[in-house]
Amino acid sequence: MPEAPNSKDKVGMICRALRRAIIEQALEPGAKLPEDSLGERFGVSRTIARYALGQLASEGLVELRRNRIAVVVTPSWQDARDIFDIRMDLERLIVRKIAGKLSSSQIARLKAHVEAEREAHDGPNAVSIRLATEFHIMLASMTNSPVLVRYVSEIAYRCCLTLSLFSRPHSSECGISEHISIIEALQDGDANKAMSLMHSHLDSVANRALVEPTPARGRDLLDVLAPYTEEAT
Amino acid sequence: MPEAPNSKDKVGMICRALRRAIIEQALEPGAKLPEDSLGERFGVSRTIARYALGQLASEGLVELRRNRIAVVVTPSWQDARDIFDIRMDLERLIVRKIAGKLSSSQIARLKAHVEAEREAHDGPNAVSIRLATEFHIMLASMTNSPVLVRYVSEIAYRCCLTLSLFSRPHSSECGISEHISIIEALQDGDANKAMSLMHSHLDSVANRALVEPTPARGRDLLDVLAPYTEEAT
DNA sequence: CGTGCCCGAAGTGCATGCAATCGAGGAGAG
DNA sequence: CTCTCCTCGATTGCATGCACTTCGGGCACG
Repeated sequence: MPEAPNSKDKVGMICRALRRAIIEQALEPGAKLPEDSLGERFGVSRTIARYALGQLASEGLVELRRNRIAVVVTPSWQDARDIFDIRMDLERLIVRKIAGKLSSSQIARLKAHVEAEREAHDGPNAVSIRLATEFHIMLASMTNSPVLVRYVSEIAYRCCLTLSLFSRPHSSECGISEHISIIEALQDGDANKAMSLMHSHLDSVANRALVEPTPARGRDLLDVLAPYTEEAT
Repeated sequence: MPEAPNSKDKVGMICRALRRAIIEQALEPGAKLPEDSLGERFGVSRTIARYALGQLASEGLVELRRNRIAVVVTPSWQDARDIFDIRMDLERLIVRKIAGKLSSSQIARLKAHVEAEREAHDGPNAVSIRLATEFHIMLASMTNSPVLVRYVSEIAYRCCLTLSLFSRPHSSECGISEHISIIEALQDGDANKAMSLMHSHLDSVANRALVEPTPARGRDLLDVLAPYTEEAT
């Protein structure tokens, strides 16, 4: 566990809070994160806020620019592709590792989580996204491999960022039923089925999200103008 | 690029230096890293040293204990297994991505690197290990996927730690010829061959390294005693 | 000779202060 | 009216200071 889990750790508190804000899209890509404001908001000094930002930066969630205000990262389309690629591999590895090895209480916890997802389905979209993400992290944590948990967490968070950037009408994309199928395959110990289910699950999420750079509505004014830019002759 | 590459970044300097010291086994697992000493050594204040340690901790290279001196992590045998598992997957992903897509200058750089490995083969073992590790990182960087680079770097560094812990007579394990075969397969665009070569390459490294916890000579007295610990009735 | 306690030294946790840097907005020239 | 330059507030970069915690050794005691 790279990051202190104990509750009296100020830095950990801030990181968790910010991660959650990002995952629920309360903080959109590009949002500014001044050290003072953060410190004030969380009742700590700038030193601590700064440190927390450093941690988040190392997770690829915020971007630190020298002498400039830190911002929530704005993943490029290429970044998004890469991240989904790796996610695919890692999550396949996860299901391969845990298929047929889950205790009944673990299965129960997974099912309870999916139930929570279903209940939240009509609620605010942000909550749905968070729960769907947490499902995958929960899966990862059942491998008992801290490294896997860390990487999948990071990647899942960054996928949320991507989602909030590229897939506007995030049409309740959670795929709750897919989560259920995966649980069942895992319970049956059918690793191959679980892997292919996970594969198609992620694939559908990715495809719904990554609909090509949607030339208009490009992030940056410069990007938008790029195609129109022709040198005067 | 999660960590500032520009040379005037104090934190980056410290991190790079420490990573290198770890990879070359100048800093063994368990080595203490007091903030003051680090600060003094690098000509910065404790604040910066502390920040750097935080970054290294997020990479899983050092362990931060509250109110205690930070130390270089001592991976457990289980950690080592997990890490090699993930490494296997990620490196297979890498060769799949770059097989047949390398420019001739990239191939040349790879070959030059292996040549350097061969030259260093008789030199200090630490250098061999570093070069072998850098070869894999170089491969990763050719995917142009910052995330992959980051993860493989982290994992490769941690493998070095593991090596220095479990494989005592690190018998010039570099496997230079295997690196060459991999390059050739990549050049030919034979993704499958490259993947299986990489697989067996890593497998042999892992097997040479992970020779089971060698029950005697257990790291910690507490670990040795653990199986004998039964609560009094 | 082994065991438990206590205290000084060492080290961390965190806030604050000051210098350096960035950038937004206004003044002035064209 | 527009463009450029310059200044000042906002913000970061970093060192230092102080309180608190832990460590390790000496001393009394069994």
